[in-house]
Amino acid sequence: MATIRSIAERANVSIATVSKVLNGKNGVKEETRQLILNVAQELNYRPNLNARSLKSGRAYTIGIIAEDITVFNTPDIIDGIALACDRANYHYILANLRLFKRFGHHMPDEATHMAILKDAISVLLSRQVAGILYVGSHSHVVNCLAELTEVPIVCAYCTSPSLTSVIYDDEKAGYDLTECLLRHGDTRIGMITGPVESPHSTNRSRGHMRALYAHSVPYDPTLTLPGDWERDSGFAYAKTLIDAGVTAIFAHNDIMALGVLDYCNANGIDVGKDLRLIGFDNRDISLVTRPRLSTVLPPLNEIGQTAAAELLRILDGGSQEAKVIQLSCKIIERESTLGTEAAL
Amino acid sequence: MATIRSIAERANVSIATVSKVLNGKNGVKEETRQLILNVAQELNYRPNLNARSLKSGRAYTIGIIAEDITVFNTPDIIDGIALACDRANYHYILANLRLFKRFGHHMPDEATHMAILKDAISVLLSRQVAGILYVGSHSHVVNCLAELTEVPIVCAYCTSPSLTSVIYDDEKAGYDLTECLLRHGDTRIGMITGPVESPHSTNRSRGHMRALYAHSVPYDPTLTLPGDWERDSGFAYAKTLIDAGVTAIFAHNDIMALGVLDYCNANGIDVGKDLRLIGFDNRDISLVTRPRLSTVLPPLNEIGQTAAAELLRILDGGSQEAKVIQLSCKIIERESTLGTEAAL
DNA sequence: TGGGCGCAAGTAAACGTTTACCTTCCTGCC
DNA sequence: GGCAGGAAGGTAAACGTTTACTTGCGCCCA
Repeated sequence: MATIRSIAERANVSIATVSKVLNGKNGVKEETRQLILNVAQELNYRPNLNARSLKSGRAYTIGIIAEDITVFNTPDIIDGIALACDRANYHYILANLRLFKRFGHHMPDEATHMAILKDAISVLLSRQVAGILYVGSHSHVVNCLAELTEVPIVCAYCTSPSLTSVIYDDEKAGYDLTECLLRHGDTRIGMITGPVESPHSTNRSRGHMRALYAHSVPYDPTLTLPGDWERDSGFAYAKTLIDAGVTAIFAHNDIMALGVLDYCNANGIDVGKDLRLIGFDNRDISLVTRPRLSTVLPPLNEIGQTAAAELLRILDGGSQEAKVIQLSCKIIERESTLGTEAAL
Repeated sequence: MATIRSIAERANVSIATVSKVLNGKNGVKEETRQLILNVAQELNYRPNLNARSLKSGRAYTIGIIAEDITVFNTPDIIDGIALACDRANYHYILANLRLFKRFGHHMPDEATHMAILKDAISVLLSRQVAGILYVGSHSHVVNCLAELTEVPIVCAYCTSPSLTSVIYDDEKAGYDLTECLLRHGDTRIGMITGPVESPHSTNRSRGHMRALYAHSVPYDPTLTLPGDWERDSGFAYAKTLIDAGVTAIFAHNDIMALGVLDYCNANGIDVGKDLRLIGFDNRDISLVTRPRLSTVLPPLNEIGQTAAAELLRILDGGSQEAKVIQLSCKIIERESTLGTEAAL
């Protein structure tokens, strides 16, 4: 491997001069500069980033901790982070916690989660990362560790009281989507939420209620039912809600919306005409259903980009004050709200 | 940050002794060893991996180059790699080429691809990775670069003449799946392949023909039609094949199978009874269709694990001889081949 | 003419480790 | 008593950089 020293020898200059050229500092004659660049090229020189980071203390590297890279929304967020890093000439090191792969949907107890996270942070800090991005939805644990960690942490896709976080705006999504249904003429709107303790659902519901209030439509709490994110709960509650006379259903994720669709298809209810249905997440499946499912697209890539930009800003000396940045979702209407003819 | 030196001072020993303890070498009294470990713990010491790698030349780090982390099968492969690395106490650095995000399905010309790849390799080598794992399906370019790169490269999910590669066995999948259909009693089997230049399709077709031959069923080439991986081509060819009297269709991916399903649903053909249909990839959507789609599950995680294990073996001094490791897919039968009642 | 200045280049120390080699000291044996 | 040998620990160089400081030199202006 070519080093700065071998270049210096070949070009008959000192290593300091080579270093200056390679780092774009001035104080070197153009002629010498060209000579050194040529020699470097010739020797196929590549700086040893480890050595550079060791000496200078600056590594231009951040760590990404992902709860589980195989969970459907994670890759897009990471892609956004990668994009922002590329733009800023930063590198990133990924640590994959494999939480879902290891524990399934039942997250491990807090102590285990904490231990796993601690390990990951340890490795990243050993690699001298300047900051950490946490990607996932279980942020409470991160919060506990934030004080112990000597580098700034930013959360993507979850919030944490003491950390800057970038998430999408659930309340606004709930509001917008409800307005959208109201425009369709629906006034009895059923909602199948996630588990009651999910802040996603709480916020979406709040937006829903605010929109109803803003349009002077009464809110009927019996039309809001707590699902468990799974298909069956959508199926089961579809009956309850339809029997209660709703003309539209907002399922808090696409999977439960699928369950609603199952029920309707099995009972001859024409979704898009007799009933409007909208899901959440814009998963692959939403394009495949019959009718195609209207849904809400969270700005995953932008969340990644923004979180990374925010971390880099802090690393650049910007204010560390914790804040929550909320990005807007996009409502994607398809046949399940527009009707079959209209959408084609 | 605590260093080996600060530990040495606090424990009143030399840095060499501390290093010995931290690296588990012997020649240190148990008493001293404990003292040092305690002090290290107390100071919350974390070794500086950059310094370690600089001095020792060993970084225990590999690089992963992924064509695009947002493509549906990539995260699982990377997860497998991460698992293998964790087990072997190796670290990995991810480089995401963002190829599909940037260029869509039309890959960039070879020169551009090469330039992007070269950049990524450069960065990884700068970080002193001991080896590289290439994850993606466009391997010809990697091959060109293999000689220029001073570290071993292993391909996951694609093959390259001069490199060790880990892929799934398309031919076997085609064979097994055809046998499965033959067992159902189908003798006229239609096939909608990918584009003719796709080796995936070529190999699956070969397996298909071999299975027919092995069971003395004549192969009718007019029943094999070249699709383009997209839904519409499945829809279009479904008509052709069904008119030609097939009783089963093997679409070379789930998306095209979806198109077939569209056609059948629109024309009152009972898939699972009048016609058996099987896709490929086990994408999320295959669980959602009506009827649920039978498909083939490629061993993505295992491919990642195996590729990583293979690279680590080479790094450990094992033979560098290029070989192709083929792992078996799993056939997942659902309603589209079993019929609606049987599968429930 | 000479002092001062600024440019170009070089010197050497340092970053946090690892490691080859050296020193001490103790034990045991002839 | 002398000495080999081994255990426990220390010394210092090196890895590939960056960087503060120094040197040398030509030029300008008083």
